[in-house]
Amino acid sequence: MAKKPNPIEKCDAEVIHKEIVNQVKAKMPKEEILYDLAELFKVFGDTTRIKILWALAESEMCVCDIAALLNMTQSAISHQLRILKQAKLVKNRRDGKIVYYSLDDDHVEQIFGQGLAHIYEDR
Amino acid sequence: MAKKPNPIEKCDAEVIHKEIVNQVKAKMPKEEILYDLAELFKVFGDTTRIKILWALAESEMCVCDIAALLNMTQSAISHQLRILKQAKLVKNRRDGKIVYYSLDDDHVEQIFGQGLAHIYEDR
DNA sequence: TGAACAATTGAACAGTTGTTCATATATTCT
DNA sequence: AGAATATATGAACAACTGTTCAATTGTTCA
Repeated sequence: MAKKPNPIEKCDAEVIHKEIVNQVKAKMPKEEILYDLAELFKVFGDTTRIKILWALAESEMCVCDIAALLNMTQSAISHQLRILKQAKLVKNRRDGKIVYYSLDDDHVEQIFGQGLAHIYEDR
Repeated sequence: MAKKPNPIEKCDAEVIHKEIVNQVKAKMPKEEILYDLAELFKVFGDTTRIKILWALAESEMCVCDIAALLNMTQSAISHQLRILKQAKLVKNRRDGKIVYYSLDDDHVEQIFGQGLAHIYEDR
């Protein structure tokens, strides 16, 4: 997590592989893109949020419903929904006192599918 | 992070939506699957690891090369490679003193693709 | 064998994260 | 207006994470 500039250590192999390393470097996406990508996956990297997304893939639900479904407090769910909304993965609409949340992205289910494929591959 | 059983708060809407909630509950994958899925995405949720995977998608590389490429210490890279290997995302082979790492999964690039699609969608 | 190189490992530390608790906001109903 | 319901929010705390540093392992070469 600590983001500090680090000294590189000298390494003989580095000299030998210099050309390949430079080629790879040239093909790497911009720092900003890779950062955003990591931020997105960070959102997926929590069991509670995964469960929420999976539930919303099935049906629109209110905060209170999700809390009951996952057996967690409304507050905890609300905090996580805020993170999901910031990541533009869910959207919401208000109907009276109740706020309904739903998926706001077509890629979520495909990303989950690929993730599952990886998990199931190992056996 | 603290994983404790939490009390549910009472909620009138929950009663109204009970049927839907139960249906969604019935369709949810097993706890274990969702946990593994979150664990996998957690691995993707770090800039350093994303960069390593992206680099290895381009070419096999040794620890020292990756360290030079990302301007980080060999130790830091080695720690991250261990995590990637545990997640079965990379594999390695030793040639003398040098250990070469490469991708060990077909889904990585597709998952990244979907992730990028989501990021680029927002504008 | 010993020196040098490449990589790994464990402990420690700062920074981050998710839940809880208390409180605030928003809406409805009487 | 006040009471009740539904959600949101901020502070605080424990648990977790990524990097650094120091030490270790494994390999090659003189």
